[in-house]
Amino acid sequence: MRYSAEHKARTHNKIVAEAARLLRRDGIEGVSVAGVMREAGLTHGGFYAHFPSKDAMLPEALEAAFAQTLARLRSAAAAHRQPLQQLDAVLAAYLSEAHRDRPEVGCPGAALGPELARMGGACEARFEQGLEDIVGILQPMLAREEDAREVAIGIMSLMLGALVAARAVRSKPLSNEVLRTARHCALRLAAGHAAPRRRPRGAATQR
Amino acid sequence: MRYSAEHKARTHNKIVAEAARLLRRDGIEGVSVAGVMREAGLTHGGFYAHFPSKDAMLPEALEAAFAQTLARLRSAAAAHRQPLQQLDAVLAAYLSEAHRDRPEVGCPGAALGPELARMGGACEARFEQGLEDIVGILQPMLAREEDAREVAIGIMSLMLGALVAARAVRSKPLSNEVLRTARHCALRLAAGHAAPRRRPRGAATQR
DNA sequence: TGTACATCAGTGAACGCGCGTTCACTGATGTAC
DNA sequence: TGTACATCAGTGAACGCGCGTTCACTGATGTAC
Repeated sequence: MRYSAEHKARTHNKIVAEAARLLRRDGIEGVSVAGVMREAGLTHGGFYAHFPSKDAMLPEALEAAFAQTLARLRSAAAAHRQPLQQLDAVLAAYLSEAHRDRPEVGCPGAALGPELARMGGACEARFEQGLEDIVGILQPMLAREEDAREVAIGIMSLMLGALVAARAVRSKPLSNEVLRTARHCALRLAAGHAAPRRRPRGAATQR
Repeated sequence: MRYSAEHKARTHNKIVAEAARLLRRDGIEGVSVAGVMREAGLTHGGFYAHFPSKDAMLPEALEAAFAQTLARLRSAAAAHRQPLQQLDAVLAAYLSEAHRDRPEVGCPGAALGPELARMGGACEARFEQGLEDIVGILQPMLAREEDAREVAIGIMSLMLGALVAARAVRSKPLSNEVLRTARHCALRLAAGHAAPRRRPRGAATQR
């Protein structure tokens, strides 16, 4: 069954894509080589024509997962021109019920967080880079340049923590409250405006 | 080797304590029955005199881990009388370098987060309860009663996300920046004061 | 253009290994007399 | 108080199982002539 280089690349990408999906759904330990290959429509032995080991594949799958999430955040921002509207769009995308309910296609940082930090090596490095990438997306949306990076780091942390927390809360209304509240808090950090009025929803007044 | 009921209880607690430690260090899948028993100074077979299965022990270990963290946060708060000083003490404890560097004795939410959400059942329920407990600690420290719970949820999410992020960042200075920034942001959310002046460090002015 | 050959992605049985769990056994200690 | 017995926490060999990985093999397709 010799195939063209293009066919091999397509198979390779299919394996990586399925791994990226299962990884976020089941965790790093929850993913097996056989499971990934089954999902990709192949048998387990063929895996080693593409990767020297399971561990060697993980960073690639993680890369694909982060790329997917970052692309989504960037496209959410691209729909707007005003920085604080862009920020709110990013928050709405990240802190959405859809994102909470479908971790398998969402942010790997929120789906795998501590596991990645424990892995060390390329996985941890990619996690760190992913967090930096999110900060890099947020930073230009923040008005006060002198502390934009600080606020971006705060908002990124808030997004990450809120999504993890929202996924842990079984009650839908309560979980939604976590998502909504985090979004409000992030906007307040960004706007840097005065004491919280009653329900600062849509508090996206620039400066 | 028949022992008193008190001896059995002590052994039981020792097993749970070691499990709670290894759980946070290595993750749920990273912990083995044999490993826990070895750390407790016993052999693996004896485990089943205390628990019907590994899964049955996990919620108990998680409970112990949360109790340890919550006690530490409460005692940090108890050293102060002013609400915003209490809040800052809790933030300082949670977002400390010591907490970041020793996950095995720290918050299980930050050490295991997404894994717990994936477990379902008693583990997920205990995770949810742990988050509620943290919110319950923070809430009375917040001045404006009408949105204290919302702000507490935001700060809890920020704490959780920042600790996970700080652990993923290998560069010490950068990691410290994440911790410091999250603390500043949390205080700003709590104080609800005006636009960020240059470096709102120690911005704990009440109301 | 047609033919023989080499390639190598993919197959599936087999491997060693660590895991959770079981079980026959041990022996120090609580209890009944 | 002393003695015989029952208990059961703890031991360690053994189990089946799923895992990552290996390997002899297959056969469709690219390449050399």
